[in-house]
Amino acid sequence: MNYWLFKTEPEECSIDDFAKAPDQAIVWEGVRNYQARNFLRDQVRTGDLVFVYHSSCKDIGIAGVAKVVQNSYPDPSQFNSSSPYFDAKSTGTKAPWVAVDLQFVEKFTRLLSLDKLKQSTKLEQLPLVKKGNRLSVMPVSSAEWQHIIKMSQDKGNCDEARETT
DNA sequence: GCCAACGTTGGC
DNA sequence: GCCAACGTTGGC
Repeated sequence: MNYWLFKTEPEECSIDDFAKAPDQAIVWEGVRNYQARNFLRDQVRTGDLVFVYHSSCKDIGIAGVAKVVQNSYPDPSQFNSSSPYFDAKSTGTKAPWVAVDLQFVEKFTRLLSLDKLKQSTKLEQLPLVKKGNRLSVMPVSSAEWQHIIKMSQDKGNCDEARETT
């Protein structure tokens, strides 16, 4: 089982959209970056857990958790000329983009902000917090996952100063 | 809205 | 295959 972080603009697909339909599989489509695509296609598997990260919005950060319920398959939006993700170069035999299906797991009681993630010395290797990073599907190590979960449950917000054990 | 950082494109 | 120009991402 692997851990991931997926970026989304909440106006498009937020943790609340998952929470509204907790029993439904939600199509995660529109990834149009090769590195992210390769992760989706080759490594993201049913049963993996995913942090849902809200970007390009007022409250930036990790909003909750989803799980993968369907391995990658051709992204239907690449064939849909009315979709913003339409790719005119995609044909039945040459369709570079893939989607996976996700399902709701939990919404954090409070969003874990990018600011807090950046403060944690334990997350320095996470591509998300690196300057200029644009990867929209990225692996999260088991240690990072546990730590982020812990931070999300810390009521008084995570005090990194007390982390020097 | 700005703009730095990045990925992609296309001429050569 | 190089690399300048361009378009996009995404925090601020």
